[in-house]
Amino acid sequence: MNYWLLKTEPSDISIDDIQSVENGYMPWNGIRNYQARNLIRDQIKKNDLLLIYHSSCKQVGIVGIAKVAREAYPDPEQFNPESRYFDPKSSIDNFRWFCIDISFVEKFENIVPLIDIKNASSLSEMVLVKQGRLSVQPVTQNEWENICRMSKVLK
DNA sequence: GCCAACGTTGGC
DNA sequence: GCCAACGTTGGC
Repeated sequence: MNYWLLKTEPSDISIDDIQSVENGYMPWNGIRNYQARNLIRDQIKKNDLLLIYHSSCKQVGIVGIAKVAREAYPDPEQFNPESRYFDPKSSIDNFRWFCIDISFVEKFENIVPLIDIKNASSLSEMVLVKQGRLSVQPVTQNEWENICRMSKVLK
């Protein structure tokens, strides 16, 4: 089993939205970056664990855990002209983009702020720190354990 | 295939 | 709102 990090803008989808979704899973679509696409298509497997990261908001950082409920399948939004994720260059028999389904696992009692991650020497190799703009990223087991530990430190 | 122009992400 | 970093587009 592997670990990953997913970025989301909480004004769009937050950890609370993931927690309260009705049928127990939600599609994670709108990934429109080839590096991220290749990860979800080729490497992300059912039951892999996901750190959920809130970006572009007041408190940026890691807020909880989700898991993969369904492996990569064609993102239906790319075919929908009404969608913000519509891709006019995609057709049913020649498409580009994939999505996965995720389900809620846990909301951290304390957010793990980006600044703390940047300041933690054990996390200096995290993709989150080294490469700014990637919405789906691999996380090592060691990084995973450190993040989970940091989430339990009382503020 | 190069690369300039442009667009997007995302922290601050 | 600024701007650095990076991805994409398109002319040549």
